[in-house]
Amino acid sequence: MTARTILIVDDDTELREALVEQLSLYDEFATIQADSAANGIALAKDDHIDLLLMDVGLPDIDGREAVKLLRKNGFKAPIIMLTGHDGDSDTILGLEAGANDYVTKPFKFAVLLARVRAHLRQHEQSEDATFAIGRYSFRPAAKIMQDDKGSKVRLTEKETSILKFLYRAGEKPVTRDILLHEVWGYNSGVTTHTLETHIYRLRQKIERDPSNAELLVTEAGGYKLVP
Amino acid sequence: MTARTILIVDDDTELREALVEQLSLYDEFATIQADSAANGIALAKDDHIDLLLMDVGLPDIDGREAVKLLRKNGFKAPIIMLTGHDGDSDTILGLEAGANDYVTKPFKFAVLLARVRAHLRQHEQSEDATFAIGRYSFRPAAKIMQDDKGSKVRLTEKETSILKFLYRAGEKPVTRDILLHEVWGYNSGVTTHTLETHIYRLRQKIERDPSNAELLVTEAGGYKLVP
DNA sequence: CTGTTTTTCACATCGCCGTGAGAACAGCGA
DNA sequence: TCGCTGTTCTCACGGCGATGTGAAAAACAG
Repeated sequence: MTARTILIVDDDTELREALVEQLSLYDEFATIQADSAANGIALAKDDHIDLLLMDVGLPDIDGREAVKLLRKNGFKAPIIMLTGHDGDSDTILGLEAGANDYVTKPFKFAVLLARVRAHLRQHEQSEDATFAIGRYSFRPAAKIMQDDKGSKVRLTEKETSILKFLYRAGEKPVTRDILLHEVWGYNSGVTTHTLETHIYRLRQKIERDPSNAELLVTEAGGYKLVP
Repeated sequence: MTARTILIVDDDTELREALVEQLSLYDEFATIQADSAANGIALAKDDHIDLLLMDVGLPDIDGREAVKLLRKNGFKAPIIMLTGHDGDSDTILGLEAGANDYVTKPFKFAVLLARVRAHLRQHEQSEDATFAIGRYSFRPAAKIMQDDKGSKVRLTEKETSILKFLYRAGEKPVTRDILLHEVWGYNSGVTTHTLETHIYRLRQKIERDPSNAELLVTEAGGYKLVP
């Protein structure tokens, strides 16, 4: 499992650092931080973010407005707002603005963690889920890989399935047989040679030097994805 | 917009009726109720449910166990749990069991409403979103329509897109031009005649009598879906 | 009755996919 | 080192389904 990147936006340095520290204990997470909405929005634009934790009460822009801005700019990852008091209207307006969830301070870290995991899990099978693979941004629902330069590679159905499954496996190599069964189903009468051909075609599309794979690598009787 | 069906499971009749009454004020919702987990699970099996509201403290089965059971049986719609006291472990264990959200009693109805809407919105573009169209259950991600008898109809890419968009429009007819732009994009060089052919093929697949459409009906210079 | 909308169906093309056949390569025992 | 074997890669071929279009029939509106 590749680490998911979480952006934390809060002007309270102490809380922010505490969150970073706690989350870093789990190697399923990587963190980035910002102390203002403006900085947070800038980071969200540049980097690939899997989930956003944001305080409602920020010095520069109101949290709800920031959410609206982000969504208008095409930010699709789940957003969890951290709110000071338990104000109902905060919750309602925030959710309507485009936030996915609210957690009231003070909160137990374990509660936040559970919600973070739940939202990541959900989002990863939504239509606008986007994964970072090498220099590409991979959108399964659109069957497209987009270069960091912006040039797009169109993928076929099978190619998308293969990449989806390899991504879920993270850095670990996946056996041909397993991959075969996951993509084609258990009684498909298709041999691993078919899979190999698909891998070949994928490499022609996405590797800089197809004869020298750097992203989609052969290893231990199977394939794996290199981030 | 077709009404979404919400199943409410709670042994507190007063609260249950109150929720039903409130939700019925909006014609975007239809409600079903059950006073025990067992009854709720039974209903969830038979009917098409878009969202489940469930009390944690039920007389027969614990709410969390009920959630686990439902998920194990393949229930995919979002589940919002209603919890009496604000117990952290309740929340965490509930989310891990497969619930999507928690709301603590007492709650303002407007808050619950906002969360219900947020979850419906999210779920409708997830991979296991399922829509009820006539006697069919339509799963866009799988590109399949399943009869109430269980027989499956495989759909093509374009057919799926067309149905997805028509469903979102609800009972209102959609102009050929709009549909064309939504499915093919704005500069595709394809005429409405192509769309008409796709509609023809769809009807061959899903209508009982293709020459006498009952589901995918022509109206006002466009098409609409009849529930 | 006439022009327009809508349906019906056949045809041609294109892309996806599975397979065959051979090349390249690595490992291993003699 | 040589030869054998199994794995992996490369590439071309053929089939099939999805899609767009043409042509004509049918339905409909005025």
